[in-house]
Amino acid sequence: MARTTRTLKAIPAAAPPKPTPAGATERIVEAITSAIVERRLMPGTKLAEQKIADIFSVSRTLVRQALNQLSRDRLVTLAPARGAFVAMPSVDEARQVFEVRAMLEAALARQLCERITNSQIAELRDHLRDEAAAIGRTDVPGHTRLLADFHGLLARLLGNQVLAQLLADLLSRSSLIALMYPSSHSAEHSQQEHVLIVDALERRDAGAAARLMAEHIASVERNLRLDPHTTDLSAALLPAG
Amino acid sequence: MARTTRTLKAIPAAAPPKPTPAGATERIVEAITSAIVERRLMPGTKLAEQKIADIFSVSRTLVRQALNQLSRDRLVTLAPARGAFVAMPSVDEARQVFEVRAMLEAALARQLCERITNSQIAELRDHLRDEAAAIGRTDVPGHTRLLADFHGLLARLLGNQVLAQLLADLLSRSSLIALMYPSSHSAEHSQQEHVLIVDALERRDAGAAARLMAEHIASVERNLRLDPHTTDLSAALLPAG
DNA sequence: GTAAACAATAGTGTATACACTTTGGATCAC
DNA sequence: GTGATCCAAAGTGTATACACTATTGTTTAC
Repeated sequence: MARTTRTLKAIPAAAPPKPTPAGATERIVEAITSAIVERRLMPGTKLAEQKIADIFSVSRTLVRQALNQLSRDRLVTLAPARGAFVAMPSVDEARQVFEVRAMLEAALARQLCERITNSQIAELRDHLRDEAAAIGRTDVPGHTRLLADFHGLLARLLGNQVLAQLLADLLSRSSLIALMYPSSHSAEHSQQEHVLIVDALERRDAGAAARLMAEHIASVERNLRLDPHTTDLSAALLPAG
Repeated sequence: MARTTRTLKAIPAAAPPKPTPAGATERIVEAITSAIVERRLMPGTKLAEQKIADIFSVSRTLVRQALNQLSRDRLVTLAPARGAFVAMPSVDEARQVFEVRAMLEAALARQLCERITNSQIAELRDHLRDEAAAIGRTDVPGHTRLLADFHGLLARLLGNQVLAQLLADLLSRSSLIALMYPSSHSAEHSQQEHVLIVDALERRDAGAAARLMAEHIASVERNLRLDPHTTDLSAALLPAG
């Protein structure tokens, strides 16, 4: 009986447990992502395929794959027939990313209250300690990374990989946004809000945890300078009009 | 002064306003997505690159791009050196997708109460009418699509494209899940729940809208047969153990 | 001297070629 | 007859080649 072609062999449910010896494409994605998040590549920078290919000693084929992935993460924008550029998120996009984060993470905090274990709370306390330490020694790239990772850690603690992956994407986009629109939000302030959130989680106070999280994210957004970066050259070069 | 290469020319903020005359790659992505959602391709089906390339009269290059995009949407899984297959979401993944949807869409319903206009409510009423009509004439593919599109419509009404895009991905994954784990949830029941949600939105009752949405999604998930599809052959062939 | 048209260069978009891995079957040993 | 080994076919992974588009610098007309 003729049937549709199907496999009987087991199909790997997810990516194999490879820590980092990943394929060449992933290595390039990682490198560019890190470079963007760590401010070594500024928004608007052109990412020429051949140059990147030379750097990694691979062909343009793999570079194109990497750039395609990055464009789906919205870290680079592809301009047809013109090339790839480090993305320049608009003010609207920035607001929308933070709005979604507020929704998602408030719900995350609420859910977490019902499931979190004491050892997970200890894990969070450890993280808070690391944050404070990095801030204390004025390690700027370090504390920036740790403050963002706090949110990723919360997502992982819920045990929902789909959520964790989704939020990870939003966090890297947030990093790019923070890079374009400098923040007046002090690291100390953010860190203290993190402490308050963990306190609420420890009390299993779902309402407070959700509210504090929403306020924290709104606070981060409020402190972004969301105005420059006009795409209109004449407006930029003739400020007085 | 030597500086990093940057472009001064305006970079398109988003994709140009091309309705559907899109590139060949997007056409392939669309075709495969539709085929999966419309049950013309069953989970586990092998997607051989050359065969697809022949069908669309393009080279494997474009097919690979399309398959890579689809794998990021989790609609296909890539097995290294073995090829691409229509994804078979696990029970865990299914639960996680619905959990995220419940979080995100409950928050969406709550937010929507504060911003929705009367003309948008009319738009929703029109959609509900279409749903009821499709169910009335037992148009199964039609009402399946419309019931899913209700959720996408809500996201678009909020005016947050980031959220809309995110939710669109979750919705196509949900379609694939519903395809693997047959539902005992009647279309009429779902449609009535949609009506209740719109009623709450019209009353601007944020609490009720959020609660009804969360219950609706939980109800859809509860009615999925989330147990078969064991990857363990011996367990499958020797049910009594 | 200014501005438009043109040409050369650089870079992207797609196809094709080739190496290597996987897979199913046939052969051979026992 | 059963098992393992080897071989061939198919298919994926990467690199390279070529066509075409965009951009920049130059030339030419006025």
